Amino acid sequence: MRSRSDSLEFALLGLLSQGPLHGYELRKRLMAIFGPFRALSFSVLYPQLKRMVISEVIEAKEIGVTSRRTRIVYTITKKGSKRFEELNGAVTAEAWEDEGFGVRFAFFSPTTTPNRVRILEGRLLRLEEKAGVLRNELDSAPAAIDRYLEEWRRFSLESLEREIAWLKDMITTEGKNK
Amino acid sequence: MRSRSDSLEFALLGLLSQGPLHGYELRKRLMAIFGPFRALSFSVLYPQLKRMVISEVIEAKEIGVTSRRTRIVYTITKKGSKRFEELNGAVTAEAWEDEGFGVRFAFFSPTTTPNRVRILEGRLLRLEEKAGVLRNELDSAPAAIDRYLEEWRRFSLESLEREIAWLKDMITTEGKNK
DNA sequence: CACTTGATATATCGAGTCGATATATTGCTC
DNA sequence: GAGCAATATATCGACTCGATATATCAAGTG
Repeated sequence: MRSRSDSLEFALLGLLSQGPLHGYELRKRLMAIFGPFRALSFSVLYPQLKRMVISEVIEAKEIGVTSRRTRIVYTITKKGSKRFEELNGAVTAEAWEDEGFGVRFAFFSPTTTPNRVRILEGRLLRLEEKAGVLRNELDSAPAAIDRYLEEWRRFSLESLEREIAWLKDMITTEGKNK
Repeated sequence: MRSRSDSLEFALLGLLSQGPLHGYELRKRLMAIFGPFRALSFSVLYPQLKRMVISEVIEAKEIGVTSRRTRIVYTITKKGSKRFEELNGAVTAEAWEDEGFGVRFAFFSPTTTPNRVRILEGRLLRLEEKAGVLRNELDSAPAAIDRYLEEWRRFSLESLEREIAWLKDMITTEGKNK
């Protein structure tokens, strides 16, 4: 469950499904997807691409564009397309944890309504679990806890509840589209 | 700027300021502070304690409680207390990034109003920066962007704006306490 | 035109992190 | 008295992070 590297693989397969790209360009697009919430350095990207070449989900081809630094262009293989389909279908924890969810959301369009709903419901459950823990802590430790920490928890719980409400909305909307 | 290990060191110094504790107990208390938003494994905690023993901010003493597995009890040193004061005073990025902020908040009581305000304002600026990036992306990429990704960004921006409002409230409250 | 700055492009290093697992003791329950 | 959860410290391998190295090209500046 290396959730971070799993969600990166998912995003890379998703991008390469639309056509071959080289590392630097992949990074630009990934950072556009991640937004200001997640960094992506080359020391994470390049080893990941190497791993994916080894597991044969992508292929690397060095291209010497005239009078330009050599590029290594990556192409998705048949095995890779199958893997992407698999990941879309068999939804695991990676898809609803903080790191993976944003990425999954970015590739919601190419998948199906049942898959979208499965992911949304997975996250919903996960967040309700977290909210439960917070509610428990707020209820059971009345005076023992620090005033500021309590305030932070109250705010965190409220944030969770807002995301939960938003997820429920999204699920309802998906239901209508079916 | 190893923000993760920095915030862990801060929390450990904060806990040990209140009295000596052993590793397992430190972990329990840290997990109570972190809540459901951050995990803490022993493979992170024990090496961190070792590093802190080497830098002489804490001292380790093995205690053989009768008929109990050996415990290693950690005590804060003078150098450690000084370091904790220093960290409280000289507020750096670590204090307002996602990982550090919750921890700082948990140790708001032992510090001063000016320090609290400095941290709150640091986070405020950081979040406004993130919100700016999101607003930019939402404004400048109207049709090019995926519908779902856009929805996710809209929700993220709204969440940021709510935390910004909450921070402003907290700063105002601190101002009144002065 | 030489000069700097910034974007393009790939790559690696060392320190730190993560999840899993090892090992051993104690207390509780059945 | 066997099984199981909690207590307690520790390490492994794979992965992540921030910094840095190296090199090319375009655009602007004096």
